[in-house]
Amino acid sequence: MSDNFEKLISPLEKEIDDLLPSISVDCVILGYKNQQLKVLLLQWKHSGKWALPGGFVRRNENLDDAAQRVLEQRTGLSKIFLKQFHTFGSLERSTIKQIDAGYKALIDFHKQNKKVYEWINNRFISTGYFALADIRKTHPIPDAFSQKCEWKPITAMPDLILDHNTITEKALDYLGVQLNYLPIGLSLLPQKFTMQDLQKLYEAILGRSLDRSNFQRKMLKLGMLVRKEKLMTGAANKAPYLYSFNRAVYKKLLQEGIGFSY
Amino acid sequence: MSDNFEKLISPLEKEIDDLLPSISVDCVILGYKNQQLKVLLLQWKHSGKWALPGGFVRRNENLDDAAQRVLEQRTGLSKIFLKQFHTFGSLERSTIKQIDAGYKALIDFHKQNKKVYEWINNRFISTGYFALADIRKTHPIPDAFSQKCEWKPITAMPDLILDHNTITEKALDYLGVQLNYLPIGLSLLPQKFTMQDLQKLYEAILGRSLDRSNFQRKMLKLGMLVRKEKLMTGAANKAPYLYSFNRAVYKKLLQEGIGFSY
DNA sequence: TCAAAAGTGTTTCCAATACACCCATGA
DNA sequence: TCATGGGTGTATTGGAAACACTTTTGA
Repeated sequence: MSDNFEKLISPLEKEIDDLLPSISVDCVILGYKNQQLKVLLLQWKHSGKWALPGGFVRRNENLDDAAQRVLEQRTGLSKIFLKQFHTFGSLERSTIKQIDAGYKALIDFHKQNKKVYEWINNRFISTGYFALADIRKTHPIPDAFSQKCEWKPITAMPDLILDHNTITEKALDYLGVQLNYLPIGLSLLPQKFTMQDLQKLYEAILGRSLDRSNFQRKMLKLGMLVRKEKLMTGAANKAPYLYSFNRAVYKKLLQEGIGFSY
Repeated sequence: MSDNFEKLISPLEKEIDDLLPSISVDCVILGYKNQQLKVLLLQWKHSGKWALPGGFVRRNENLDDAAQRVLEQRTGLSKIFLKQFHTFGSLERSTIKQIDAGYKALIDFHKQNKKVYEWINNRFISTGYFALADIRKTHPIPDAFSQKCEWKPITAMPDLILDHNTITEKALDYLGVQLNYLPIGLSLLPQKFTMQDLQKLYEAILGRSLDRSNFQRKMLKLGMLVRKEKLMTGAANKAPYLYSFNRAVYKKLLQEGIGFSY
């Protein structure tokens, strides 16, 4: 265990002077697989508690770029939809550190190293970023603090450190409200997909079922779907069409907000 | 002039140790009068440049409370709609300080006092807050840095320091997008108002004219307006009804978003 | 009496919804 | 052939938009 910590301390200790104090970023990275929305989470060393991927902001780095860096380092992907959604600045964020089992273990361990100890024990204001990623393309990589990096379904979220559950909830609220302004399908589905795939995705987000016939008509009417050749299904039913997105049209629609009622 | 600066420096110098480094808040406070949307601005001493009301965050203060404090100190009002809308964290925010005429004058003046000089010359990440205030009730008060505090129409915004013009634009975008979730009428109009007042307000925000008949019907259908006795107008036309809001219904509608298309 | 604005009513059109019908496929 | 899901069509409903008509008021 202890050599894990050696690796853990050193990079942070070297970096601290190059970081902005009091500010951090946390990313809620959403994916979709097996008809489930999922969030990319990290499991911290020793305490075993889960956390959102996050990081600090370098003195010579844009806030947005810090989030982008965290995102790339965890997913291995660079061209991903990423947007700031809320900044969390309550005092409780730091006071809870003393009683949060996951965070406390981290703090206690660092008591030896005054510099790092004071740094992580500090009050941080964190800007939350919202990201959409195609799970199939990602290669989840743990950071120096964690032993695992995994996709967890939002219907079965573990207890997260600090206020990370709150941050996640706020991100999901954001998803619901901003539905018509986010590249949901384009970001979460593979290149080719069926109309049912798309509908199931929206149903997962909205938490309710939609009328198949009307969904199809309205989606097609938007003009952002390109119908491909048929799919060989292997299932005991009519083979559905495959679709892909016309990116130009999709992006244009998002500008004004897709006029879609669900 | 110089005694102005004495007053200016001293409060900040004392406060610095009690403030979070690198973080500030800026408030875009909107009001409505004479059929115009207005923003509350401060005119800085010596340089004469205009700026958004802003401030720093105390070590023992919630981020939201810091914004609330700024808002109260400038307007004299406490119960005002206030909401965070975006956090500005680009590097240019600080690099521009050296060439921004308004900010440079401030920096230059403080060269004597190392502590304050380093503080204001630092890189800050600023969280923008959006507020709605009834102009008639406010008592604009300049802060220690400024000589004036005035309402300026958004159609004739002066050049603001740093990225404050950008922040204002983003706030107005936010207003447009969040229209159905913001207590526009309740916050910006006096207790009693005519249907035309309400319509003109929405027209000012949307930047286009609306059909009188349809506006009235849709607004009344929402059930959040209470019709009062007639108004003595003094104009050469039929006297219009006066309305006020049913706050309970209004608040409830805002929860789900007023289902209103304009 | 007249212009201006207020209040109310009417018509048209389109989108949302619910649901019916037939088609294709593999077990 | 039958269950399953896919593709398409239709009737109903309600709201948005455009606009017509009448009413009230002070000049």
